[in-house]
Amino acid sequence: MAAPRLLRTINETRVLNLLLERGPRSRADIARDLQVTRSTASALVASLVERGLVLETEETSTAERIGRPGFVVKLNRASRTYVGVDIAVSELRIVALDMQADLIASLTIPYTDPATPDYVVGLIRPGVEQLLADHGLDMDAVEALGVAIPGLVETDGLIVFAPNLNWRSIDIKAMIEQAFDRPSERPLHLHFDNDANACALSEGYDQHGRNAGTLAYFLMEIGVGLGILHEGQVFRGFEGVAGEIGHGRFFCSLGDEQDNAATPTFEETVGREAVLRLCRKGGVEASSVSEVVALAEAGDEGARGVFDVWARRLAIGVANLAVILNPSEIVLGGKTAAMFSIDPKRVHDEANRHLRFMFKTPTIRASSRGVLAASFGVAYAVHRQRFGVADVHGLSLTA
Amino acid sequence: MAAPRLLRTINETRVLNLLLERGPRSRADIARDLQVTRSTASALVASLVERGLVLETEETSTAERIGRPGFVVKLNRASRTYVGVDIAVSELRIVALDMQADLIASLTIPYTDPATPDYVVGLIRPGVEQLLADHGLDMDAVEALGVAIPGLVETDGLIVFAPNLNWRSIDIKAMIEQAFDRPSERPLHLHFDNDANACALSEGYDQHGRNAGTLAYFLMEIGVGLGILHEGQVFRGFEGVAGEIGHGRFFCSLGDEQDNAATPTFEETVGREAVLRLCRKGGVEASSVSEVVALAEAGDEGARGVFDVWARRLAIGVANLAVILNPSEIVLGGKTAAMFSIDPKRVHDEANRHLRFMFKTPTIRASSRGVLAASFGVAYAVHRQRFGVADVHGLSLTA
DNA sequence: ACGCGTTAGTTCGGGGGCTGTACAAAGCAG
DNA sequence: CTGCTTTGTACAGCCCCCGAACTAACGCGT
Repeated sequence: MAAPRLLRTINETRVLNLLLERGPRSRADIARDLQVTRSTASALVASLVERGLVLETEETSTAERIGRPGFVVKLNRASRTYVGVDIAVSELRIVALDMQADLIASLTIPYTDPATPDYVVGLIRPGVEQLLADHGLDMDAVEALGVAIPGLVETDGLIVFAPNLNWRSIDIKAMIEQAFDRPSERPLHLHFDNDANACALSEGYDQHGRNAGTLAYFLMEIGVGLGILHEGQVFRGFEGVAGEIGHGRFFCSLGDEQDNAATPTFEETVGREAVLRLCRKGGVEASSVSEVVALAEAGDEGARGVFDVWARRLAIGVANLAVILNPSEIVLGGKTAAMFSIDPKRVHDEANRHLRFMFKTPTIRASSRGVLAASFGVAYAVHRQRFGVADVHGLSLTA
Repeated sequence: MAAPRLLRTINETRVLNLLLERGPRSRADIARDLQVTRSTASALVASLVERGLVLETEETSTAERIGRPGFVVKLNRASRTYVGVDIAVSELRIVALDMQADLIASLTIPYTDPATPDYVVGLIRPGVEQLLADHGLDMDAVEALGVAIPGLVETDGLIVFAPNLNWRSIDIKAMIEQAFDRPSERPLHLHFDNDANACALSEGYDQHGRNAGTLAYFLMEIGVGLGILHEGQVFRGFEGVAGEIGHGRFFCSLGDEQDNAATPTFEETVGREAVLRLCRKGGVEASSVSEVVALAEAGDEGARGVFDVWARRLAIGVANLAVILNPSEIVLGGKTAAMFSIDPKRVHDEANRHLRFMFKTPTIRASSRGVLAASFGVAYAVHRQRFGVADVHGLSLTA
């Protein structure tokens, strides 16, 4: 069989996506939007109502149309909860989204012990349960959980290497499955992703719709990670190692004798250590990026000079990325990215000097979700996965 | 309606794709492979046979299986023809593919007049007709035509700017439609793409199957273009300008005073002019890339030195691309890429010096289709488009 | 107030298309 | 030759969409 009820599944999913992306509406509107008859739209809504995913309201459609108004149906936001967990270097960040992918709760748990896999994974289930309990949510409504990892992780849950946690070859999926021990009839769907990819997804989230453009997210903490979104999908490359722009070399010498493998990488020129090194060199008394930002904003000349060099270097990386990927937006997130806010226009101008040949240069902006970007993004990823008709006998339907 | 016969269309397409990707087989095999019943497989084959797309053979399945052997069915290769046209700077290159995307004919037409849009487009229909006639093919079997352009072109046929042809804002789709004036019942489906993207697609073509990896194609002629393939799809970026790595700046200075917008671009360091400049500087008597290659292969020390510098520079671009995209393969094509063949290992080694942190570095190799890469790629693109159930009411099925 | 046109939602018959069972045909093994 | 296995077809059953018909609800003009 081509899936027991393939056509039905496709059409129900189309209804859900329509309500998600374009808002509540009447059955007749659904019929028009999906190009099905009103009878079919009614039948689809009826079975979704029966499954509890959709609610019929008393409200009639407000449209200024002639004729009998319809009864508006909408997503039952409380019927499903999607959880995202970001395993950061010093704390666990958990968010819960409702069926509309709206943020309903978040919780941050600092590590009090060394961040071993067992310790950190042990925090997840209690943390999720506490978060849900605090907001009157039920664990039963959680059908999927996403996990963001600061390192190389396969989407099915094998952490290959997470340098800042010093984790290697950890089968985190098995650990989490064991912690939650769900019955196999109603499994907890798990998804794993790199933190920069998750951050990129969090920005791609756009008014309950899919962002169809191309977006790049620089996650600047100690190092520099990069998440790439193309047509709403994460660009992973071969083996999922795409986005290692931190290892790019943009400061090579044209001289024949120079050993360019010894030239500094992008990360070594704009990462946290590079900023602090510039401070020491310029006599700026700062031991963290936020201090540099505070000094620069207070008008400190030295800190301002550090920013200028940093901005010029960053702009080269941004421009090189822009010529290769042509993203519509480049988003800067992470603690070191706070430097950007000192003078956004400066970074823009520097980058644009390298992009004069382009018709439209990308906009460069700060992350809109701050510290929760990764956990939100990975929760959003599972939300989207569960909403599409994924993988029906090899057919990849995402409507 | 969700397409008049959506399920049927999906399943017929699945049969066609199965026969394309995994070869001829019996109805019973089809049923197993597609997870449908034998009755359904029979019905699907029957309607495809009726439409002339599939042939039933006398041959029984050779499998060493017990029981009654089945009758093998296969694609009717001659039933459809897909044409690709590459508008190069000095000549038109045309290829024809059969229903299996196998190359059946090609033709190159040098321009004898200045390459104005009218002149060049005027060559297309006669060229295609001659090519088909020479190989006993019928224009009626051509259902789609793809066109590759050396410049920025929208996939629906507006050439924004093609610098080496000096074409701007040309609605080439309208011109070609007019030249072929097909009846609207049986339109000629047209597709347009950048030449580097088309080249990338030609390499992604892999044994009648979709190449699911990530591949980057450097098209090195006068400048350097780049085509990116991700999961078998062309990566276009926002506004289709992705792949302008030629404008990347990898030779910047860390010094605070330097104006990096004045540093040479990647194209200016490894493009044709750069090679010739290195020759002049090194006292190598060569006025074309092929002469440099010939000299180097004949053991000329100076030419060898030019190659060394070129290889070192190219490796930096290759490595920077590799860290951002993590492609499984990087393919070098175009006339200037002939330099690569002087010593492929050298380029590999140079690039890998920058990629020591990676588990698996990409393989770097020369283009496998030479001068026909772009025309083949764009023909392959239309073949794939016509084979999938594309865009059924917003459902994007590619199975 | 009252019809009338228009739109919403439901009901029901029709048909396309997949499933599952049944059966004849065609090979192989003993 | 007999039994076993597999192939391809036929037919009944069911799912699900469509289209037509019908009732309900609202605005507007008279």
